[in-house]
Amino acid sequence: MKVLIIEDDPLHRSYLNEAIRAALPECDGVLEAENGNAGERLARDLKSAHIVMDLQMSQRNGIEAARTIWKERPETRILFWSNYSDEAYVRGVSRIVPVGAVYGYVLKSASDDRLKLALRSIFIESQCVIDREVRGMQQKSLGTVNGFTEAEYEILVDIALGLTDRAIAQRRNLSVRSVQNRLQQLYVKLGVYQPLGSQHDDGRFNLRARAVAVAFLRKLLNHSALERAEADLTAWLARHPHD
Amino acid sequence: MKVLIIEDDPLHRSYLNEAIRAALPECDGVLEAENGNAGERLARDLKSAHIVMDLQMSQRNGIEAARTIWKERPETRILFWSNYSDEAYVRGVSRIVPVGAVYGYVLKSASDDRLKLALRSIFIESQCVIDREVRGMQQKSLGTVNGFTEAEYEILVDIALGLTDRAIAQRRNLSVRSVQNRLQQLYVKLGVYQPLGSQHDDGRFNLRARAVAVAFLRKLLNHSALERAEADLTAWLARHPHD
DNA sequence: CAGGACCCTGCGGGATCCCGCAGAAAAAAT
DNA sequence: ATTTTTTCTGCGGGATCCCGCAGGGTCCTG
Repeated sequence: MKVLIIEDDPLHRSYLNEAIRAALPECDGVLEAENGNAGERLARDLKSAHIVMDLQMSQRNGIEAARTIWKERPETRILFWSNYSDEAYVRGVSRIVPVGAVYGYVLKSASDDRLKLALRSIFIESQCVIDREVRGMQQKSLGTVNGFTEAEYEILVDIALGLTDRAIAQRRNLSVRSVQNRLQQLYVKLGVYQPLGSQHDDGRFNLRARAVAVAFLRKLLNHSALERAEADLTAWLARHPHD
Repeated sequence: MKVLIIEDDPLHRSYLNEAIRAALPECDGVLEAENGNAGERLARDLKSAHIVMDLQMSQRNGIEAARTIWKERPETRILFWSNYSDEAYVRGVSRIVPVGAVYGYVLKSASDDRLKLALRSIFIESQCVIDREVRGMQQKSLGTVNGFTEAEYEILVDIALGLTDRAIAQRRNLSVRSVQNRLQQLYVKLGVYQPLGSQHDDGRFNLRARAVAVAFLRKLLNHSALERAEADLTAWLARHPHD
């Protein structure tokens, strides 16, 4: 059994290396990669390696790397070891995990023991391990209360990218009016909408821009999510040349 | 001489601690704080301590902490030790450094030796040390080419927060039209403006929202900058109750 | 099958945004 | 002091956004 570490911080890398050797004495080899690209390559070479990776790397972000790795070998077990439990990350991960796959998500702030336990649970016991905090985020993200539909999240991303109503309509195969309906829903859920009665804030905020702002502040969006979305968008733009 | 570490990652904290003891044998005490608040408190107690801190901490971000520390004791020497050289961070730092203050900005990716050298330069030789990469960012940020005026940056932040033209005008003591002029400048500099001739992208983008998007993608804005701006905004809103 | 809950759609109007045009005021240069 | 450059400002119009209203689908549920 081999384990592959994908993590750009050298300190964290060596800490992980040590932790893995201590927690998994039956493992006979720990590889390291310092960014997503190198990680993907190594994963391709080493058929059947377990993986521990960071989200948020500069070269190629963890979610993208995980997606391509899982696309090539869906049974790969991946432990995400991240600083944050941003809703954007949690949603990004649960969006790409294949059905029935074994994976984990533990925070870097977790104790030594929790990390080692997670390592054993995932790689030996074939059991998913999600940190309490992350799990909480997941529920909030998927629950109906204060939770966002896929449609709502989609349109949030679209306006964050700066698309017009018309462009969104084209992209999502909707009428302009439907796009605006979804926007309205979004504004309500983000608490950005003021229902004419209370005029005390009236006119201060541009709803569209404000929605993006609060989404960022609530970490519903973050840099890497935006980057991914931008990449998707340019791909789509290339396929759909100026009508 | 005492040194205060403000850093939320325990691994990095202990690494820093070791590096400081090695580089500064004349130092007789290394304190640690794991977030901005605790750091400020310790800095207040320990009159005349040198400080090494991370930007980007969850509790209270480094720039805010540095600002209050410098406000109370402007001659404090601070070494910022950060993962990133986002333009938002660089600008944020250079915005708050007092005139004549001694400070440094080195990246975590720098070598051991560079860090130790920087420690000695700042705390012993009273010499500023800015990483090459950061310096480059600084120049790009301040140079006329592709550089943003204070006014332009200000309005960028305002639309990122979701303010209306009218609200911005009130806040900055301008007419609405002037606000729109500045916006136009901003759009040009961000490369978001399409001059009617080339209609091939025409209508796809909402300029205002798009500007915010590319600002985020270029790291001209980031989460902590937005958070600071939001705090300033709510303070201002409290002072200016709905006219 | 009738009723309801949901989403999509077109219409229309008021508010906002984007911006060219042109004069006034301020700042910088000569 | 005069010219030049920059910035601020009002006006006006076209495009876009925000959203209430009303009709038409789909999918359940009784």
